[in-house]
Amino acid sequence: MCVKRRYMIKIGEFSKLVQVPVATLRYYDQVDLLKPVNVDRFTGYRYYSTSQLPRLHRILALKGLGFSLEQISLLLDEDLSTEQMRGMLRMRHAQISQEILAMQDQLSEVELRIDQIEREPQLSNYDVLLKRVDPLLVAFIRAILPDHSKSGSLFGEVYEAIAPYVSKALHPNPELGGQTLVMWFDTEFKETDVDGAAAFMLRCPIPESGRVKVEELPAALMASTIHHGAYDTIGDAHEAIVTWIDANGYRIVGADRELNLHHTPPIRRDNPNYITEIQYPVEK
Amino acid sequence: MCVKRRYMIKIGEFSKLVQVPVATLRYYDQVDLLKPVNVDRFTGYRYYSTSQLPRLHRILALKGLGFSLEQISLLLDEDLSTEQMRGMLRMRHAQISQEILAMQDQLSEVELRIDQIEREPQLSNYDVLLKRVDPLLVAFIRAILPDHSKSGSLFGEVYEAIAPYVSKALHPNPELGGQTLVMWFDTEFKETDVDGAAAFMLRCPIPESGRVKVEELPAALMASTIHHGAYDTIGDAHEAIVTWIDANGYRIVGADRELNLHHTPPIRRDNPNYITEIQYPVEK
DNA sequence: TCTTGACTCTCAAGTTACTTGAGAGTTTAT
DNA sequence: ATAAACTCTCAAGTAACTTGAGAGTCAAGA
Repeated sequence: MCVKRRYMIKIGEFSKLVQVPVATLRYYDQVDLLKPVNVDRFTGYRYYSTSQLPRLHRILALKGLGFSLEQISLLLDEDLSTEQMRGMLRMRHAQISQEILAMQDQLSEVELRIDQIEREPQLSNYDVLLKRVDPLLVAFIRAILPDHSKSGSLFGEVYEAIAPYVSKALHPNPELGGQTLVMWFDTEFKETDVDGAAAFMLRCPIPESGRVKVEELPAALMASTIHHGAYDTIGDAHEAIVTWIDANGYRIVGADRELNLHHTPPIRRDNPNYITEIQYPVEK
Repeated sequence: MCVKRRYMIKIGEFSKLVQVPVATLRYYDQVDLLKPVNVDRFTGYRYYSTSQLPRLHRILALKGLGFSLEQISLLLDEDLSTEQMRGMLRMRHAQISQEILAMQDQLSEVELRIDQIEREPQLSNYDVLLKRVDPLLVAFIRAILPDHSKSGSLFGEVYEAIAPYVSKALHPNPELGGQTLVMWFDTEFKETDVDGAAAFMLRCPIPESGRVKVEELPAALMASTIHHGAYDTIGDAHEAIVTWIDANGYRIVGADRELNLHHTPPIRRDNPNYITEIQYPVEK
């Protein structure tokens, strides 16, 4: 039994040989990725052989390509066809390409933020992010308004139309100001005669009546930001989000929305603690 | 107590509002990243408010830039200066750039492997990888040899010179063939009159004698591969490693080494189970 | 008032590829 | 014989969640 040992490599020496930490070799043993050729039955000492070097080298190479240990186990133990190997490599290739693109997007977002800070240290208080929003059933009136601040005047009329269905169809917030939003349809910026709509979110369909229409807004990818402040400063938020959309290579593909988020306790639109979420539907 | 509740948002609704899973919100609570404004003392129910949306939005935005939750905690709670914020962003910028470069390297390695498979489905049996090797003390003879296969003839002479110090200076492997290597100094490929050296690794310095020199080879970055087979086919391994070095944008910056790895039991160089590690010092 | 279904709570464990540490046993050199 | 160096087996920690079990809570309809 001792004769055999002389030719075996103990874990420490093997570790130096391959520049892999001892603990890692033990871990590879544990997960059956690389078992020592021999384990002393009494002391538990692991003994390796040079004949295991090609396998370990392959493990390290595949790890360098970014495969997980589980994938590597498959690649080594199933001893698969050239076809399958190529398949794995192609998958990995696609995956890495994806990740690089994601990283590059992230990089340009970071650059945008740095630019913003350098240019105007104060102003950049808006965090824009992408989100996927669910379809949304709404009752609304669309009209040409003298200017943006007048959207509130439509809500009364919409509310009258849905009043009979409030308990069924409206979200269960007792206060007005809970589940309303405004939409703007103009594709370019206008100060006057703006094309907008005031809407209530619904939980189930109700009949239309007069100017009040009912529609399901489809799911969409939205660039979104939160405006915290009185409504008359909301232009800043729009500016920030449009800048972001532009700088990140997206384009606007529909009407934007202003969601009046409900409050605790309910407050009016000109309160400096008013909170609005602004969403622009976008595509790359 | 009930009055207050009416205006609060339960976790499920908040989750829908911001498109973040409930479990994640609970996790953010746990790690003090975003605590609900109110927790029912008796039921433990979490209640959120719209006033927390700006903070959560900022969290998600910073996460999108790749910051860790710990960093985000700092960024939000320390409410740091513009200067510090810029510093963080610059760091992150550098980090992402690094990662992109690493990914691109990985990508070209994967591409190299795919190419190899497409061109010659059989041959690509060598896994090349980079490793940093430690400084190495050796006793060696350097000479012009008629061809590569004659390097073995020098070992006898080296061994004679170090024989008196075997027990102190040599690694404790009783067999020859344990700790020897060959180096090749020619910078271009030659068939005949090759400039090579045969070396023994030492654990401590010994005096030089005659043609036998003693030197410490410095630490270096090596492209390395394992050759498993008789010595006369070692050319394949050299070819594979040189191709790899070329394809990955490195260049060779010194003499390459062939390490004769010790065997269990000891075998001769023409045995098909002979194992050799080949190393080329490289730089980008 | 009761029931039912949807919602919420608190643990605990699993994920990846290791790393670190404690406490105990083994080998090797002097 | 002894001390230094080496090895062993657990167990726990890492990041940012996700999943599941088992139990309690809430809101709406009968």
